[in-house]
Amino acid sequence: MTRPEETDNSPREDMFLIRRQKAEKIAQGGKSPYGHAVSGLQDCPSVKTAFAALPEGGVLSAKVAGRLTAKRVMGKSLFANIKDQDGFMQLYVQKNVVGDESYDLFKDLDIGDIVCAEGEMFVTRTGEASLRVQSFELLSKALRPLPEKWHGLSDMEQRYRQRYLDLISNDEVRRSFQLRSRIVQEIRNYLSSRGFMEVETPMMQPLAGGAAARPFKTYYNALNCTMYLRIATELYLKRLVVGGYEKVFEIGRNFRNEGMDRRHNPEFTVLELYEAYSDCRGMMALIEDMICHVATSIFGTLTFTRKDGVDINLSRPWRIATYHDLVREKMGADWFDLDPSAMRDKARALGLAIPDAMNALEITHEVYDKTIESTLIQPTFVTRLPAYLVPLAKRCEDNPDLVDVYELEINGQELSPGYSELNDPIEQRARFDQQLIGRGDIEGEVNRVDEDFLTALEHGMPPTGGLGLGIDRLVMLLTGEPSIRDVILFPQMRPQA
RNA sequence: GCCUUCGUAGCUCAGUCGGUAGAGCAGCUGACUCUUAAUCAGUUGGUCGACGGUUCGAAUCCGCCCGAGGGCACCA
Repeated sequence: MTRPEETDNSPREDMFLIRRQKAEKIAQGGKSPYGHAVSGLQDCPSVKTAFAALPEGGVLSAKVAGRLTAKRVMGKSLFANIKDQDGFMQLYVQKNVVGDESYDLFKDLDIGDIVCAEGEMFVTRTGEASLRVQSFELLSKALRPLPEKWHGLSDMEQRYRQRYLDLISNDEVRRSFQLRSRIVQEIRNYLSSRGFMEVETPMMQPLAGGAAARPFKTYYNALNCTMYLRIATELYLKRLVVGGYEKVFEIGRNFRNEGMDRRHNPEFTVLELYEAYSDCRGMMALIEDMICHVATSIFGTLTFTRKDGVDINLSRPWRIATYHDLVREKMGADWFDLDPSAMRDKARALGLAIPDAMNALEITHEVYDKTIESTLIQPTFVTRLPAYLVPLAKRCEDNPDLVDVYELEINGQELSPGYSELNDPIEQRARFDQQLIGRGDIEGEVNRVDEDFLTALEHGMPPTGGLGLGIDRLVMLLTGEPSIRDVILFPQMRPQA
């Protein structure tokens, strides 16, 4: 190879130019450095398995393709590794087998190039099943170098911005996302085998309902109006229950215009499902069974170990604790008998910032939020929440101040909420109105009442159980990844200048 | 938005007290027909995130900006 004559000799361009020249040289030799479809390919692990099953001396021809990840040249023969989606294969290329011209061509290939190779399997002196290459073809010339082979890519920013490099060089990352796909698939299998119908509802909505979060705003030219990216699927799925579909679910993206951190990405994936004639208890049984089913069928276990060594045990039955009992456990049996100022003092003694304006309900919730939720590592259904927190749920029959809901906490995070859904349209309107009182109208966006949804309820919705499940957080739990960015292929990043 | 740590070759990382910018891998040249982080010899490659300041002199100290990690805040 001659040195490039170009004046720009920054190293990146240097390598880029050398590789481009190699590609041009191949093109001049009458071959394309960017090939076409290949038929008859086998994946590397299957070839190795089939070869291992042969009796000694058995002959197996194979054709594999993948990215060149290592090359060890020893004069007139060389070893190389290629990696395909499922595994890798060692290639053995000999000058006297492929011919001088072909051999030099292979010698000139770079780490990162995509090739296919055909030959017969054999076992090397050191016992590795390998492919003795009879012919090969360059399918795609890589003009840029891959990250270092041994340490891989560890720069977080580059891992997220150029996820493809992360996937090429870090096998654990590749595995995590394969597991994510299987988890979602298994949830679909589970639900459809129980008669649930998968549906799709609008992501662009004229008002973002079903939760209280700041929405992303966009503009629809043809209708000359502002639209919002959905923050929840709830109100549309309930319209379908009104419409007579008794078991529906949706797995899709929600968007919330809020901060991002280890547990939050502005777009995140959620399962929501509704089952007519069921309730909160039906939902608890369902979510417990579904998560255990997914865990055992994909991981073969109900015990998961976090990266910091803490075990999470999903064995049934899961703990059920009322919101009030948990607060009493933390703050004393007399907590709910205290007057607000005594509550305030006690909460402040824990280091919480409690403004004077907070009432007893709010102080209690601040205590729960800041000091209790994160301690619920093992699966816990928190039940009977204060009604003011959950305007879309039915009140408990024995106590109108509480709603008949659960919040499933695992690993210190809310993984899944479930409700006995409120199906009384008059009360629903009142609860919406109540919610508006005292809440600042955030840019006029959040607090408008979805009249169309109320109209649907007025047509009659059967008693219904519903639940949501944060898919990203479930995947974090099952794969042990501590950051949501490691279970989302392309996490949100600030655009580069 | 706030606090904090970080940003050095394509990648992984050193860089002492402010005194000419370093290694390994990758690349390039050569040797080598059973290697596997191949080996051996030689060798190219740097706007030290950007800008400004202090200084005889800045990767190093100061300021500001950009980007990332962690924490906080926001998040029915």
